[in-house]
Amino acid sequence: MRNGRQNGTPAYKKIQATILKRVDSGRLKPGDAVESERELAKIHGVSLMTARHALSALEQDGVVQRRRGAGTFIAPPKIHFNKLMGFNELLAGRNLAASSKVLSFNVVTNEREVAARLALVHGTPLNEVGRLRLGADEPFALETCYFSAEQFPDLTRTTLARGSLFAILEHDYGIQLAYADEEVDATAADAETAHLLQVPRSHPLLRMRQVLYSTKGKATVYVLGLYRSDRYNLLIRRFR
Amino acid sequence: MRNGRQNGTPAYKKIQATILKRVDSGRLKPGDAVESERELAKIHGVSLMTARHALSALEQDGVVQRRRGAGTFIAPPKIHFNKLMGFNELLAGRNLAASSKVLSFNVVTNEREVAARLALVHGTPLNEVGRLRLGADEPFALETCYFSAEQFPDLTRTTLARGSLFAILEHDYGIQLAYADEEVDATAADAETAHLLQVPRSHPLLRMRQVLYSTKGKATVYVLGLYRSDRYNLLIRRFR
DNA sequence: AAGTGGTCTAGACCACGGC
DNA sequence: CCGTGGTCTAGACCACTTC
Repeated sequence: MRNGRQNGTPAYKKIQATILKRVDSGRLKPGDAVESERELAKIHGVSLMTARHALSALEQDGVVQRRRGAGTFIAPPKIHFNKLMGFNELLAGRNLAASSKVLSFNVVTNEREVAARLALVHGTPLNEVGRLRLGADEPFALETCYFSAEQFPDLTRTTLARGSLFAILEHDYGIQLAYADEEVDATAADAETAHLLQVPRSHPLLRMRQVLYSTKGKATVYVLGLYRSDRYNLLIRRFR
Repeated sequence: MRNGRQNGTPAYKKIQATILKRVDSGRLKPGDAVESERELAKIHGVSLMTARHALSALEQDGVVQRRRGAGTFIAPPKIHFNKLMGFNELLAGRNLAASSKVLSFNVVTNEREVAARLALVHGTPLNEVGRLRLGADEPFALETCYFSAEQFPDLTRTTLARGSLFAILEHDYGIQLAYADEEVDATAADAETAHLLQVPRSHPLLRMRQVLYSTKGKATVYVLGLYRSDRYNLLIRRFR
């Protein structure tokens, strides 16, 4: 029997698309039943195995839940836990206007610890960018990020002032970030930090050291962040 | 063609078992090739789709990686990030001897915030257990945990002094924990906390509020923890 | 060119759920 | 009971990788 697919899209993906469209448009809500395997097979003129594949894969993606003897139902909305987000994204999620002020932009060669975390030989020139992060014009955090000066030659102070580092990496350099390893502890504000963040000296701050990895698994950026814990806290979901 | 399976185990699971056994025993190492779909089908006397199902499901579980045109290979060992661990487990991973001292054990009815987080009506009696957590006999953390007094009637002070809360919940009450939502920020030690943790007053501490959920999705335990950030820090992996 | 995984067919029987 | 998802067959063609 001939395939019948006009373009290059597999039949099972087309079936998924018809379901996903209804979910996105709100016509299908969590708990609603989806057509059964047999119905989908008949509607789309495919075999049972193909309709089944479409539903099974959607279940793997967390879009639907299948119950033997009962049917296939839209899954509860999936919440993104432990999602790696840039500062702008983060504040956008809280409906706050994010802005940044570049405080410093230097080339450093003597940050042994940072170079090691980025898997670079000691002495490799690194761009060091200090930024004050503001939400609704109130200071939120102080972030210092490091990345190879050679790998990102045109990343200047003005470029960084414009937009988010995440966006610049992804659009200007074609580097997609995949994940970040983070180390979190608490520390006390020193005089300069206290002044910049407008908190009393010795005020407790959340300190986060991040190594951002690209989709190719390469350590790309190191970020040291100090966060006002009255304005920012970390939400994590951990699994057993 | 008849099915041929003697017992209730599906053929595809048997095929998976033969592969998993070799992985566990070390005969198959990461990067090693697994038999192709066609080989597996011939060996086990099943159809191609069944052999394929066995491999596809193993790929979903992260055991193997499949590359079109190349073959199926054992995946690199998966590392458990963001793994929910009790204090004892945590320190065991760092080769430190964990111990605990129960500081208080009360029944409280007036913790509106906690009751809400556990999805209980305000006024429900809660056991409140304060524990000092030690690693190698040095104070690490101060943890106060809350759980329904009615749901865990026999959980006494002495029971808790014996072992880990995780173990007690799982073995004595048959409650498997599935995940925890955590909220992390920084705070300064008050006089009592400073004394117990043996740090100066106003010393920065990592504060973590955890809601532990059972496999049935029920909020079961609430934990408020204060951690000496010189001895303990949080390691997280976040994904894009 | 040979082998691999990716998609697909047109059926089948089974186990389970809800009515 | 009937409809659901779960497993399975014995093939087929395609797209891709490796040699």
